[in-house]
Amino acid sequence: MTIAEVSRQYGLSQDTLRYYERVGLLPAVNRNKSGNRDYTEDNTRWVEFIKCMRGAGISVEALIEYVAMYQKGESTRQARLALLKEQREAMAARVAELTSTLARLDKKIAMYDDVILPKK
Amino acid sequence: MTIAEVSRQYGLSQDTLRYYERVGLLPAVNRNKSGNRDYTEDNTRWVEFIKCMRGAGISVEALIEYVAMYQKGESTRQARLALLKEQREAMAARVAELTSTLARLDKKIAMYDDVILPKK
DNA sequence: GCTTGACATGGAGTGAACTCCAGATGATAT
DNA sequence: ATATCATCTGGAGTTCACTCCATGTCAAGC
Repeated sequence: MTIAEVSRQYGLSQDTLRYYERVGLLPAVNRNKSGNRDYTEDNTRWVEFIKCMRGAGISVEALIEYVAMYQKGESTRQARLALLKEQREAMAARVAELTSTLARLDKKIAMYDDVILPKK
Repeated sequence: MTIAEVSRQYGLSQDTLRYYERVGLLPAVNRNKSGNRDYTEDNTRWVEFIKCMRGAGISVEALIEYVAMYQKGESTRQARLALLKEQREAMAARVAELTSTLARLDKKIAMYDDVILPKK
């Protein structure tokens, strides 16, 4: 798959795909004989995974660390799992925060008025 | 209340409080005779509200607009409500996205393994 | 052989949201 | 009076995560 195809398929710009690869957020992608990227299915699975995790707010830095550990193999399994659990907790906390603020906002909207009422 | 007290109470730095006020994200705060900020209860309610909304990811820009409309009075009620509803929808979408990614992450963790399995 | 188009690289630029800093001022403690 | 402290202002600096750009290469069509 070319970078244009991957870009279209996953909704990430070519620049972003190259950037992700450059900083180590995606494992290195194969090149064809003219030096252009040729994404394998394995590559695109990473793209999809990274896109999903970034979409949920996991930092580029954390994902770089995850990818780096993944590439070191089995010896990093525990550390990778720990990283995932940590991120999972942050994500759960975020969901809780958003959910509670959403409820507050719904209440505010239902009252069709502002939290801070003009004191007349 | 002094800026130091507000900062402590709401967990926002003094710089952030001044920044918020400067860009119009908080209505102007009263000053005492020596020119220092003296937050009223009304002021701190705004601080709390803004902190909460920012915490849920509503942009500074959108909140500035909301505050500006609020200060224009009743004539902006409809527009303010529309803004809130719009933000509510974005927030709900975000909760859905996070919830689904959280489920995926939980599954991944439960498998104690990676989505992309080494092909052996 | 030449143009066209996709892709490459390295590096600079961008936008959002703070965060930090220098220099000034006023109130308070010694 | 002097030193200390909190606060003030305007403006510059920082971080994150891209995004854009200039320049160069390669393969294919005319």
